[in-house]
Amino acid sequence: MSSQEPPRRATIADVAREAGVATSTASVVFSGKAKVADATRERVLAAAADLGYAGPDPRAASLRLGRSGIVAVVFEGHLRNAFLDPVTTAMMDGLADGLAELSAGILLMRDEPGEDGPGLASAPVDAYVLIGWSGRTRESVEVVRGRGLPVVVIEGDPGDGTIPRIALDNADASAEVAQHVYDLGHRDVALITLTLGHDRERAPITPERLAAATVGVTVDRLEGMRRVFPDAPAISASGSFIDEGIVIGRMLLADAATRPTAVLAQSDLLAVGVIRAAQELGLRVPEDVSVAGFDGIAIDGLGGQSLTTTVQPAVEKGRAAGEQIARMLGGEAGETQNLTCVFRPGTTTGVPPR
Amino acid sequence: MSSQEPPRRATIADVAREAGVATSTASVVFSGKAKVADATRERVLAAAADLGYAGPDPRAASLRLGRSGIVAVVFEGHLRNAFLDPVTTAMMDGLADGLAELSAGILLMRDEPGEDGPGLASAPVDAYVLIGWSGRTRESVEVVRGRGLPVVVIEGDPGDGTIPRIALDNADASAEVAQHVYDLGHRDVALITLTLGHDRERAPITPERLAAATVGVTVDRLEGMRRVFPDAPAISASGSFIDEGIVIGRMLLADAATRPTAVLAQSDLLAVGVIRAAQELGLRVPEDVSVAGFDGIAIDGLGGQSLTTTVQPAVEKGRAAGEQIARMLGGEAGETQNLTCVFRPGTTTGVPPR
DNA sequence: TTGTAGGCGTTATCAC
DNA sequence: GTGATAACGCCTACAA
Repeated sequence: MSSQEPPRRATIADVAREAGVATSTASVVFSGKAKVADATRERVLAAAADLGYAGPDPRAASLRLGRSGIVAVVFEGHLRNAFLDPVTTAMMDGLADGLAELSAGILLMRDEPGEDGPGLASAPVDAYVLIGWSGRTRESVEVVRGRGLPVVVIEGDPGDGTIPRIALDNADASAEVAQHVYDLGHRDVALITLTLGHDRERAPITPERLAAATVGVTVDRLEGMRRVFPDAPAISASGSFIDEGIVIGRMLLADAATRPTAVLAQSDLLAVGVIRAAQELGLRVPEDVSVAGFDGIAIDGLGGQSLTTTVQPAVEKGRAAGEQIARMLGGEAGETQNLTCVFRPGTTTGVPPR
Repeated sequence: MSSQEPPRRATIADVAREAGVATSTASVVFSGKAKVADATRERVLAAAADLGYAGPDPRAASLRLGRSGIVAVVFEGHLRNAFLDPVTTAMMDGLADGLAELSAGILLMRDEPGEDGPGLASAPVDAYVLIGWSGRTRESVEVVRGRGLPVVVIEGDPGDGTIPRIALDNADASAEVAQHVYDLGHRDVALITLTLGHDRERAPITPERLAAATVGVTVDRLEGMRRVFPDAPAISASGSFIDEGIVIGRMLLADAATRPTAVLAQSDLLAVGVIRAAQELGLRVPEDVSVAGFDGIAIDGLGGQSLTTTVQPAVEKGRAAGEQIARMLGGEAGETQNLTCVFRPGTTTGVPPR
């Protein structure tokens, strides 16, 4: 008595037929968008159960409705960063919050320069949040704008001014940290920056490299630092990791003759690495060398010390983006938000050694 | 000369008409699935540019193709956990990896018991990964299975055995840690578990509560611990955080008369919290009290100590799930994977005080 | 290589 | 309260 396995899943039309009602009626039973007689509803539900119908196909619904309930969050490079960098995870946390009222899902996407695959434009999403620390974002912006969907850029360069963005006072905040160190008396300072561009090269920063830099955050923070220390040598890190800070810290601190009295890093992770390197070399912080960071993330492992840094509103950044997306999907215009960092003096900076 | 703003976006049919070709031709130009004369392609592209057509609408394409290129990752409770818990972030990292070959996007979703909103079933996805530490997952499984899409469960109870799952040897690994502590001579041991159920209650574990527990991981790890210490008192944490460990640590260690000689925690974060609490109370670890954890995540801030724990393959868990999804989308059957933890002795456990 | 036609599964509109 | 019908925008046999 066994028949062929049904070749396709039941559709709402099948359910309607089985229940002896119109498809529109069956549809309404599932969407609840109109009143249906109890008896009718029962029959439809029974038919659905019978046929193993699990409710409307979201793909069809999203075509019909023009909405998918999904917001894309676009990272450049590997998605690892989305989960491994504490500033980013905090931001995502805030974004999830800001998006909560939409009960929209968050689609993680990457925008890798090399690949041409399906790409950003092929995802059925209702809006885009571009997380961009690089000029790459500019290009993505064009791709995405063409779709006519809401876009918000977090710390990226949106090209023209028509796209709302969530920005940070990177330059000012960096200058404030630098000024603190200057005021302590330091004049011989080394700077460690985030990556300059997609190459992620660890190398001294030259005017040429700086001119070719594509990561706005890095450039802005460096600009702030150089307001106070115009001639300080700078080196770009290959990424924001403690280990990278250790490597660069060793380079900077190993030779007593060329050792700076203070190191300013563009991230807390790098700063912590430098402190580790100093400890390795038997140097005391801040007696022998002062170290300051940027971000204000919670870092354990400083042995009771607190890092001098500036605290960026990472969670707030995400929440603000989410809120703007929600506004734009509601038909209002999105607004650019300028968020500010708060300087937080710690115990890792002090007067320079005599 | 200004005309009304066009009421709707251009479609591929508009482009085809404008270019003077058939829609199928225009479609092929964008999909690249067939050869098109260069001249024709040019004309189509020009027409598209003219009309501001940014390529096929993914919503329509996914209906037509039956695929959206999206894999849903379902968490129970707040998405915060996806970003703030180190074990989970590592797992997500692995998942992104395992899914990379599909070049599928990852849709973060939550499955909150309370809410009935759009819900899991309303997302246009091709497959589901259920991250479940609770019995809640069981229910989600049913919802999702009805869709007839591939499903993989990570550390959850899949109900019947037909769903591939990624599992850990939680009981055995816990027993191994416990045995290590037993072998050191400890007999007076306190246990700290993860949450027992959705209530997230911090409270002593009674047989009744244990019987009602829904989080399989917690139950399994406790079972392993009790193989070695059948009568050890246990308390459930409200979550896996350092701060929670501190709170519970204070409770357990404050009174010298009732203080255990060792504390076994079901997560490293809880264990670190206990160590902090011990330090606060002026107790030395491991001289006055031994502490062990579970997970093997990298934790700074132990002041040079290394936590005795068991290392779970968090990244591998995610990667395995991604690979199974990829297989299933390829038409093959998914397979359950049993992963194992590796015991890692550290310096936070030692012989009990006399 | 290009054109035609049908349908993917749903929901909104509008009569009844 | 219920039913018929027309899109939503695209892709892909199939025919020319």
